[in-house]
Amino acid sequence: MPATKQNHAALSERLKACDVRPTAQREVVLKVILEKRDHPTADEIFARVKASMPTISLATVYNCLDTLVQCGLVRQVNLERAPTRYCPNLHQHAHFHDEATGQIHDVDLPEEVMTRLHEVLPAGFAARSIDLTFRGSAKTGAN
Amino acid sequence: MPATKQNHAALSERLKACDVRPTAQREVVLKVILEKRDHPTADEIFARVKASMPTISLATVYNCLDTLVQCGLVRQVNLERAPTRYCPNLHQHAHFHDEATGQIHDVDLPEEVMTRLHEVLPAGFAARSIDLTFRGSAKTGAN
DNA sequence: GTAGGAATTAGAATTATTCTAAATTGCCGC
DNA sequence: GCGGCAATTTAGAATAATTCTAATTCCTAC
Repeated sequence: MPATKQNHAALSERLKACDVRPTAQREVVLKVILEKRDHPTADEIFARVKASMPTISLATVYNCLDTLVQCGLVRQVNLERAPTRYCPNLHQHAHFHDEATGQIHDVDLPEEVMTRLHEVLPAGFAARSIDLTFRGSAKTGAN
Repeated sequence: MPATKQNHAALSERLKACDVRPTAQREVVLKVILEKRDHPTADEIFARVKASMPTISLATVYNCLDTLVQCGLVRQVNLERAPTRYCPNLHQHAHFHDEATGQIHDVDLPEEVMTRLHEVLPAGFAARSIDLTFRGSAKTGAN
């Protein structure tokens, strides 16, 4: 995986590029999300962030996540009504929810499929975004 | 719309066919969902049901909805983390969420598209179900 | 009709998230 | 480098959809 560099300077730059103040909290939250891309919930992110910043509050984690989502550095992933998860994969992609393990996998979406999906809409409907989630089971070791 | 008959006998039959006891509450909840197919939330269903059965409790509405979902007479529709909505359209279909009005429209999915979607999955992944939601705006009067 | 398990009920409990108001911090121009 | 001030953080309270609990009521098989 060609992971983006996650040092202080790089994180700070990414935040500034989005016109948000590069606070220590935002940097750590973003770092944690980039480091372990297992679609964590806010609570999980809170726990991971506390390792390096024990004084951070849950409200701040929520605030930071909102900011990161607003400026497009992170995507929200909602499955059913389970707690919202966060995903640093900004490419167009779908999600596969493994019902056996609870794991979520990213699934690449070819442009041609996206095009075909938009064509499914009746006249008068214009989609700005498409959410696609598969539910099933994966062979262990897949992906 | 070739609406299914919604009298007591018909509703009762549908419930019995699913091996669930045809209680008055279940019949009314199902009737309300079949009558106005605007993807109501549990609260909205509760309000509508109270018109003909003022003594029903919200917990019962939730219980009935769970039962109807279990036996496949009704589908749950979750958009983001908004309150769950309920849909009596059992055919394979996607949803279009009109961000301007909040309305949800059913969108038919050709078999060929479903097939293509399944092919998008990498080896080792098998989807049991697919959730597809469009988000955008519809010309007024569309659908 | 009656027994017994299933369904209903009101209200309390849960849980993810948002709100509030006060304290702190980053950043601009000097 | 420093003061001012808006943006951010914080702890805890508040919210809202849903689930749980335990008691009552209701179907259905006998």
